[in-house]
Amino acid sequence: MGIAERKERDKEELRERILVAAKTLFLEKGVEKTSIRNIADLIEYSPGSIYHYFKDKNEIFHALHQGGFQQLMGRMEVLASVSNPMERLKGMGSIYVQFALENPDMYDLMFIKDAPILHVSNSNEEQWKEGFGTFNFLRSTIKECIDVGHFRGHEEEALSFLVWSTVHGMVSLRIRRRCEVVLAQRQDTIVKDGLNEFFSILDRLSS
Amino acid sequence: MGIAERKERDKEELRERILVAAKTLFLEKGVEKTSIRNIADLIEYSPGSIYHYFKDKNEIFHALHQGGFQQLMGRMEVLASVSNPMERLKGMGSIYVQFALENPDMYDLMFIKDAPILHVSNSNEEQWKEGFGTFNFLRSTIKECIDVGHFRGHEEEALSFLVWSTVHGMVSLRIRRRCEVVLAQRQDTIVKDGLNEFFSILDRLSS
DNA sequence: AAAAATAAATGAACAGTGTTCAAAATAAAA
DNA sequence: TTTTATTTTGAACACTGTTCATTTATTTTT
Repeated sequence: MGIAERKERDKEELRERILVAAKTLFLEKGVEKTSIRNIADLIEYSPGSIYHYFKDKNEIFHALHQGGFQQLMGRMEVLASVSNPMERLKGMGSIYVQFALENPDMYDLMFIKDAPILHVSNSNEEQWKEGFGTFNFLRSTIKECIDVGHFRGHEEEALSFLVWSTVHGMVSLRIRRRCEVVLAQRQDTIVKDGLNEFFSILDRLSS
Repeated sequence: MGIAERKERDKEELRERILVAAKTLFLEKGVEKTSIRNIADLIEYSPGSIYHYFKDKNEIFHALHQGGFQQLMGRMEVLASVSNPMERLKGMGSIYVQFALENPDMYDLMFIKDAPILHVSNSNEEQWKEGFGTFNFLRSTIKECIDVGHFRGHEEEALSFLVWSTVHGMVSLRIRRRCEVVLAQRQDTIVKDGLNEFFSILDRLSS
């Protein structure tokens, strides 16, 4: 009875094709301008078919969203070998910013857009597990820093949120084009410069 | 020949009525779910009329966007009497965060959403004058801090961007519902707590 | 092999969107 | 009053996400 299995595979394959088509169009034109009909056209199926594989448009983009977190987590893996928590923290910042600037549309979907997950279901904790994973990595690194004697007087959770907010703030202002207000000649480097300022501040807080 | 003037007034009045209706609906349902037809219904005009007063939907929301900057700038005015630049800087942070949390939809329109201005015209500097104003206020305050001897080793422009990014990061993560990853019992206070951590860091950099 | 049952794909239909524009209604000027 | 100018209209266009009865394709049973 390998037929049921093959059918399952076929179904999974088409699901994947929808996802690939959606990602292609999304990276070309953004979420809003990617319509179900566009996706259907690209895979040469009718619009209605899509709904046999995904509940709605949000579910499609939530799937891409999850893929983005895996990408980001993958990039962080090189830091496993960095034993100095302070160095690891700065490495995380660099990788995070680099990921955001290299994949602005994906970053936008993951951290800026109205979260697709909110529309898919009443967001229970399960659904946020990707986000939990990355934030926990940051939190545990900062905890290590504190345990080693850095950031005296600061508190783990709030500081973790603050650090995340700082890098998110910089890249999201850039991605959503709010950097026009900084000096014209600085606009291309302002995120990098800001990050360096941040690192030098973190160093000052080390003792 | 007061007729031309009266007509001018009438036109301006209807323009204002459109704006009021747009703002009402926008604060109720958000930009995307506020349609031209909704606005037209509310002021009891046909949809087509709107286009005699605004080029397109973006122009309407850019007008509201400008109003938001005036509001924010207005709140900042109380700081004119704060002579200590360090205190003024922290005051700006508090006011900024408070404004964002009290007017999340307006903040979203001003700093998070795809800038309406980008679609209205090829954004020249003129159009960003509201943004320039607020950022210049931050920059000049930080310059004062540096002149007085704070933030030694840091550079005005990049540090200004970093400070802005930090507060923007916190409130935008909150507004776009990315705080689910922090400890459940901390979610309501995390922005306030993060801001306090930030202030304590700024204090450490004072000397 | 033919018939019945199951599964998958279709495309028209619905209610909505921003925007345009010829025509109609209104107001002002001659 | 007639002519000119302005303002308002609402139908039409080309889209959108989503649903669902109907058709097509495949698998199972007879």
